Amino acid sequence: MTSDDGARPQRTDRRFTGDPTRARLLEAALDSFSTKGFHGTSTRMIAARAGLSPAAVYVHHRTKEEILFQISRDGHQEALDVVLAAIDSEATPPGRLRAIVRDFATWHARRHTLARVVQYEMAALTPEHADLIAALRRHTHNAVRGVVLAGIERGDFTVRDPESTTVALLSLGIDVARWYRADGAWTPQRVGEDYAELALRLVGHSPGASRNQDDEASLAR
Amino acid sequence: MTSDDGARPQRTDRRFTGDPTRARLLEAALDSFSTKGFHGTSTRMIAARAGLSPAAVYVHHRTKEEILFQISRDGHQEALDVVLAAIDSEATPPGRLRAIVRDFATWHARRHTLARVVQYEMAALTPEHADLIAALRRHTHNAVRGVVLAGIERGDFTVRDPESTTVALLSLGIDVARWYRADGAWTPQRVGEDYAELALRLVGHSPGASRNQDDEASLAR
DNA sequence: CCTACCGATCGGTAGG
DNA sequence: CCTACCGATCGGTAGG
Repeated sequence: MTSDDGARPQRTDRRFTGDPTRARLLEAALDSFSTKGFHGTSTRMIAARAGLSPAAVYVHHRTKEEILFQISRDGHQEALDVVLAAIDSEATPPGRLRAIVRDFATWHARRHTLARVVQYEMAALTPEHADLIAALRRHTHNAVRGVVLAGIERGDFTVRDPESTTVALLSLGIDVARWYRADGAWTPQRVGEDYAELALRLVGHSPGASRNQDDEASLAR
Repeated sequence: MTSDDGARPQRTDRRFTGDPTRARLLEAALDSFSTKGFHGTSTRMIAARAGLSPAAVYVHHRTKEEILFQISRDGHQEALDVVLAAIDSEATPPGRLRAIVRDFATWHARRHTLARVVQYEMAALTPEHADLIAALRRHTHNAVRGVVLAGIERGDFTVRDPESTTVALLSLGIDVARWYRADGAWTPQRVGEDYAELALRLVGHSPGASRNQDDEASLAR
């Protein structure tokens, strides 16, 4: 075992930075948006959960929607960063796809509170904010599709339709936000490992069947 | 071509039955719940969309939550019926799994308005209603898991973990409700066919590799 | 199935 | 960052 892999305990999640009171309000809003939804959450509930008066919300944020936007943008950026870092961590399409799906699914489990707001509260954004979020989502989608296409090009993957396969790969991770429970039997890492295996099956990758020998290095663990 | 398969045009979806005014209210509620969510929908919006006065909602329904429950229960029952009918339509685990995922994904695309309420508005139900819905969901889950386990038993499927594989198979269909757009490039049938192929990959089914020759009958199309 | 209305709560602001 | 308050809207009901 190396010193910094595998069985390390749950790392501290990166939370909202900057002014602590502002961060407490964002945390309170995140918790409530995640379980009750944006429209099921009042600004008074957010304030109360942060231990402040109802009006304190408007000291730090102009509107309730702007709070949602901050949370959604940060969350989308985190998810995108996870995918880009996974791609950078490996050299071949099979290695990259495995890392993407493992880390994307793990992120949706570990950060399921945030991920639920990210994936299921987009309809409450203003059109302008929705456009900014949509750009981040396209970036993530295109990054995954690029790896799928590269794997097909190299003969690593056997895929009938790259578009529906890309959607399916993303769906596996995204839907984790819906069903994952912190008190359930599965750790985020376990979900990630299982889903990474399933991802390689989805793209028809059988180790040793590709044209490129250097795949094996990225598959060894 | 046989007379009643394949290219038949979109069939008329089964809608709410019984009293027409009541059905109009349920349709109006469904449309609004689907795009704005339960908490983002007022009873006045429902009434207006049905062409009635605000109080008319309470002629046919006791509370707003009861409207959601009716829609959610009917929708969950439809989805369960789709899965059970798919199982009945085939004799072998590979045939059954293909039919399940094809029809489950097709249903989530064709009925994406209803499916969004079914999959994403459960948190707004009363605890009693949530329990009834949970039983329908367990029934669906267990039916799919049974086919996965039967396929493993027969040697048709090679699966590392039946539980996470079952969750993944259901996730593929459920997440269709989130991303499917009626004005997009894909027909519900196309989504279903693509996803059925992916499902057999997920369970490690390679035609001809199983111990049972009669699989081929269910795979021929 | 309608008009008219109930108390409660909403997002947001004035003023300090 | 608080108290106090604004008009608007909410789910639901009385009475016909």
